[in-house]
Amino acid sequence: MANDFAFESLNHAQREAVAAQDGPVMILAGAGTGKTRTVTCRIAHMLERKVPASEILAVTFTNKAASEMKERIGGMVSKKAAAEMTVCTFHSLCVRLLRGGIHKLGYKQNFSITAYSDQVGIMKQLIVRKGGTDEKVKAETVLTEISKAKNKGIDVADLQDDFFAQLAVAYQNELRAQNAVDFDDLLLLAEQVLREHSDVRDHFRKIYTRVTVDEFQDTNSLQMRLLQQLVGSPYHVCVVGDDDQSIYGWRGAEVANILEFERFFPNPKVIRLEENYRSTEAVLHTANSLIKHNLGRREKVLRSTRGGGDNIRIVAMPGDDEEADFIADEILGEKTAHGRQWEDFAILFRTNGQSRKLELALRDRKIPYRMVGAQSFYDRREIRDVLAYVALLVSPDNDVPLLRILNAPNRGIGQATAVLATDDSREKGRSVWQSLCDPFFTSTLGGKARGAIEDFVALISGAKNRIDIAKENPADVLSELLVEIEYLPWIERGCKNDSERQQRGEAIHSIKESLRDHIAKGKKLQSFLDDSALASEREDDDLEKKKGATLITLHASKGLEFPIVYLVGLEEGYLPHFRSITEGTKDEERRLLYVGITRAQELLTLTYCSVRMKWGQKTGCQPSSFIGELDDKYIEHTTFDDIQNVEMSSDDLDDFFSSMNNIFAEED
DNA sequence: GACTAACGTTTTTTT
DNA sequence: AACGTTAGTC
Repeated sequence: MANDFAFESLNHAQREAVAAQDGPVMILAGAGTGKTRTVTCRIAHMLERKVPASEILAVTFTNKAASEMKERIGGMVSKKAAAEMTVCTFHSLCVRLLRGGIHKLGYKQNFSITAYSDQVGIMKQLIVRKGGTDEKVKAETVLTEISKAKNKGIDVADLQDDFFAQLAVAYQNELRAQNAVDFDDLLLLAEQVLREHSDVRDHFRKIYTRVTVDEFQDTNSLQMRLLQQLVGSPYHVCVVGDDDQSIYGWRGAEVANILEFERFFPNPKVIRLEENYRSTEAVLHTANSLIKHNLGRREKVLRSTRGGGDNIRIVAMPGDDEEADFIADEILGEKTAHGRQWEDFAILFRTNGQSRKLELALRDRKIPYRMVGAQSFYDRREIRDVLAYVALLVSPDNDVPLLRILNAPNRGIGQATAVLATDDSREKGRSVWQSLCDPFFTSTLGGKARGAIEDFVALISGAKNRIDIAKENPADVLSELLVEIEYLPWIERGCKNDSERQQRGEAIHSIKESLRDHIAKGKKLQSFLDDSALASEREDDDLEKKKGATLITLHASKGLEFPIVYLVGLEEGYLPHFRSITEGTKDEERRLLYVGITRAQELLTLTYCSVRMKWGQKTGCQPSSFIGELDDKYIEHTTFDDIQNVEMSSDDLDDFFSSMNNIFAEED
């Protein structure tokens, strides 16, 4: 059997988890305890026990996690079995479910998924229309409140703030009129279909008899309710997570789901994975001593299998400039002195704003680096525009994408005309597209605008006919459409410099190519839009492919590991963040630091500054209160000056090394 | 309708 | 410091 070897390499608790196949199971997997290996072994074991692969469902939070799990499982079981399994995110599971059953809730089958930037666009319009501009209500804030309500199971009409509730109702109506749903609706409606329609529920319970949920500490209460609908008696459900790594509470994640799991599924088998294969004893002891300060957790102590290790350094810095220079210099020194790879180093920070100085310091020394996270590919303007054109080719009656590109590139249909068209469509109860097509409406406009609209209508319907009637390849039609409207030159004109010009050009090329791939696989335009709405990263440029030291936020670092970790800005107000103190979520900040510490395999350095630039102004800082909570058994306190003085003697050597390095770096 | 200048804002992030 | 938004001008 393929996974005999894998099973033998598991420890006792991991084997127990693999063997516990029936009924509810909760695997509490501490950081670095071989969670993924255990889960994939457990799934492989299901197949050995003759569970049909098609009945196995594994749910993750991100597309990345889903594809990683698919890959890991693929390496253990037959190709056929791996292909028959369902490994996907909560949201894509719901899309599948709703494409089959949303008509039961009065939506049309071809509903579209509203991307976040479009949600913001809709909300901004509504705020203007409802006269909230002078009350300085932010669209994002309203959307956050709506999202929280939906995930808690509260009707959006019952939002605390009256104005918010009004906006929320108008927002839902708007989506409904567009036959569109947002991300939360996917879960909300899927749960509703399952709950209200026993035939659908039974159908899905028969299809998926074995359900696994990864990163369970990140589930919110809506996802929990969905899971309850999905899994019926005898509850062959396995959840995997670590309450100590729950860092998405601000996004609605309920640690209670993991803390009170037995409330949702009866008599679960609880298995703790506590043997850590990642970090040294020094790192783990320090991490354990910190997390102990949180109350109301599932007690868990990480045990090192590697032992010993170098002490953890806590370095006091005069300011953030010195902090950045110190780390960059050390990375350079370590690389040469101990033959490290750039990929061995990671610098972790609380807020994205802290990365700038670190980036500059690395760039000065020609140290290659990769920024993880930053801007999501699908949120880029040019991508949203191109996708809007694709959406129009599917259905021009969709107002959101229509309004988005109505004057992008500029074609003489300005804001004033757009408002007239929107008003007309609302009065007559039709889509904006229908208004634009109506000669009675266009005749009320000036000649210039009328001509522009006629050209636009001809452009879109012409392209749509080529796809629908002439059955041409949509990818070709799109490419030619973009050439015709001179989209690329228009975008390039708006760029500040060559590198931006190149990046945007590449992005456009890349989205066109992925449409071509999608069509080549025989899939529909609609599913291309679904995938794009649910994806955040471009598939082809994985983190692993980019070389260099890693710059990453603490949040984004979860699940990753690095031999050498620098964790910067351990200052009161940053970590814990100001906001957490007022909101009473200091525990979550402690978990955030815990996540950061447990990323380190060998060497860990924590730094804090006396002065930090904040919004272009120097601000004084106090050391984080978390520093005092760390047990000092493996801790060494030093200062920037101490280290500089020690190194003074070997300065000449350092200079030699860094110039050597510059020579090497330039060769790249 | 398009362009420029002053203005205000700034945790974490996925789907 | 740097970004996006908005108001004012041509």
